Amino acid sequence: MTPRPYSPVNRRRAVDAGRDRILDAALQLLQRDFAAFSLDAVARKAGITRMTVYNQFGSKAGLLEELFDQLVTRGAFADMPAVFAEPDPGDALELFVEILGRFYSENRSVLSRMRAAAGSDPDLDEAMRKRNERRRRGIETLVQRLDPRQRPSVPDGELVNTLDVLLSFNTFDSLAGPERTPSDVAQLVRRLVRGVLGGRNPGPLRTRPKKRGSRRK
Amino acid sequence: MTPRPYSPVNRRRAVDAGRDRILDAALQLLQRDFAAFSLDAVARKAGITRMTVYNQFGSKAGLLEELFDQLVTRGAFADMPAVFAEPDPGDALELFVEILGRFYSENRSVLSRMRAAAGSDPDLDEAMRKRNERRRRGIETLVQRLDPRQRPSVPDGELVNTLDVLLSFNTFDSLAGPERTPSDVAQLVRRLVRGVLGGRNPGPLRTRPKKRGSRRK
DNA sequence: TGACGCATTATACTCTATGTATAATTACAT
DNA sequence: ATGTAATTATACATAGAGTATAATGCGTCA
Repeated sequence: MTPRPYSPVNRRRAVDAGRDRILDAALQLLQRDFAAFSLDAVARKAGITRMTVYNQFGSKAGLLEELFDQLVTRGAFADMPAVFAEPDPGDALELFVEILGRFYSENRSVLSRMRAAAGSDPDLDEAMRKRNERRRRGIETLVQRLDPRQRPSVPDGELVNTLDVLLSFNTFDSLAGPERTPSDVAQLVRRLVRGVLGGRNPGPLRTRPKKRGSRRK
Repeated sequence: MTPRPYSPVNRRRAVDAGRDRILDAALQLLQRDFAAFSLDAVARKAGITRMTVYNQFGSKAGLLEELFDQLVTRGAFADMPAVFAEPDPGDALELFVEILGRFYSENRSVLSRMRAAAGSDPDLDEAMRKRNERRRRGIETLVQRLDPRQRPSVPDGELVNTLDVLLSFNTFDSLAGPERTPSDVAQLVRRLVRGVLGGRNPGPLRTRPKKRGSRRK
């Protein structure tokens, strides 16, 4: 009945190493060719059995979730604290854009594959949604710090939504291309953000507003 | 050797009716519950055999492609000619946003499902990409019509890319929500577009630019 | 009417993939 | 040596896409 003491430290270590090898295998497969990505392929690449993957991660969605979290805890996101330490909200936003841009371009292929996988897996979809919430909350915080008198004439909620779209992986992914480097994209997005923040009810789209008469064609 | 003449008009009619019933069934399944969407389910709902679906559409991707095309030829896109007939390029863009917004919200659930399906189907992915190209070309045309002196200080290529992102289904889908009607979203996107077009190198993001000295922190 | 063209059906496969179940094995801990 | 827990081997179940083939049904045309 009373279980005897058992603290398998080395054991844990070995198991964790195994987890990492699985995550690495998954990462590589997602980077190289998405088509070849399956739990079976991951297991083979990691040199273990498919059953072990289920043991450790429960499901495909579980594996991808943990992989995402691992990507976040390393790399570009390391600089995130600086964003919220930055006293000027404008600068903070600039930095935020920059960090997100770096994160997106560092992990572009993987994120692209994950988005795809989430499309046909409700669990994973929900998980990714939750993680996007974090970004949104970050934006909310930054927006609230903006000087009220300088805020554009949109309700805060809509402002947050708009910024959230502009700072999404989708936007970066669409804007990035062969001849547009990650920093180019970040610059472009910064310009968009400025347009949203600075543009207080810009006029209508008519490009030649006051040329009298002469409705051509 | 010489095939004898054969013009099965009534036959064609019956077959086409069958195709429409399949497309309808697919549409309804995609609208109601995506999880239940499979060629088997479509066939059952249409009252025919799965083999017939393959006969008519070749594959799942083929079915979805034709479904998309059918959505485009009806509904909101009917007003598209007016966009390019509109002499003022600014007004044309406004109208373009409006029509796209209507199309996206009319078919939101279906488009969302299709995007998901395209994620795990390279064929469909390519097909959707091709169809997005059309929108892009439309934007290109409209941008070229803009008065050069009024164009923002960005190269045309980047301007087109940016607009393309803003007018994508993704943007609308992200911005739409429970308390934001389609026309609200269209308005929001129009504002974004204005920001891009009108905003000629807006200043940096700092919100309190000239408060002398006092670089806090 | 009878033969032909062609779409549909019924049936039976093949593949790939996720996920579950279970007993045996292995590695570590005490 | 014995308990603990992860891993493995193996077998199934389920689901979906796609292919193959023979039979059937239905317009079409001579």
